[in-house]
Amino acid sequence: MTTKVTPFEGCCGSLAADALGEADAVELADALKVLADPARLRLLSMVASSATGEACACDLVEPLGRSQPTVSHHLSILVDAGFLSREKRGKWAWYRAVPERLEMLRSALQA
Amino acid sequence: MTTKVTPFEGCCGSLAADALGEADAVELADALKVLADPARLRLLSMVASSATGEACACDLVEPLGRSQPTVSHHLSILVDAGFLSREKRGKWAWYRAVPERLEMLRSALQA
DNA sequence: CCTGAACATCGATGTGTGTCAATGTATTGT
DNA sequence: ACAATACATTGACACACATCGATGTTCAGG
Repeated sequence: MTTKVTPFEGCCGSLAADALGEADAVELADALKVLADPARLRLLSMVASSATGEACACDLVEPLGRSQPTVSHHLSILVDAGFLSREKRGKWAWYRAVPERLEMLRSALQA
Repeated sequence: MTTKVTPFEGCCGSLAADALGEADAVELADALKVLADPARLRLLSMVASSATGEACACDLVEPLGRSQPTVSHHLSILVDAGFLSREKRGKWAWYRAVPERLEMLRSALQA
């Protein structure tokens, strides 16, 4: 039985509680790497701050100021990391934020 | 040499409140990049979890499993970004965590 | 002084990644 | 069927960065 839920402990001061092992550190670092990019931060922010709770990729390209392939690339990374969910409707791709994922990260950064 | 310390708004849901501008996104991303590395996460964790609240660099090299120059390099990055403070005592360098800095980051990641 | 220790800096290197143009794929409309 | 749109994938490239060995710098002891 592989416990595939909860990538890292979802509760209580991980950083200062005990010294992180290399494996846990790599895991946390990988999650942080996903957000450590201006384009992805803005995309996540745009989706999360949208009034309807979702956003179409077609409405994200121009305000981000980057090419369509680049936007698609970053959105895929955010989806793969669990920060966004994607739903294909017709020829459009709609994205929603996954707040629990962000909360997981925040709790892992607790001092 | 070009490393600049970064103050961003210390309060209230930045990510979902409004769409991040490019400048704010770069600033936040730069802070996240500092933590998005296993070696730096472990160093910060070791210092933060130390019983005395501080740690000597000489005690961090071996448990991290990386060379002395590499450890020194990462510690400098953490200090420059404000996550650690350094105090030179004799020939030793002592590091303390700066919890407020981590809290700033966590609040910026609020959904 | 001189030596050894602790730490920082330098130079080099391999790897990772953000970006775009070009192309591919799926879906809608005529 | 054909054309156009929305999005994903590929290939290529420039740049950033984590790492180490070698070297420089500062400090304590003898």
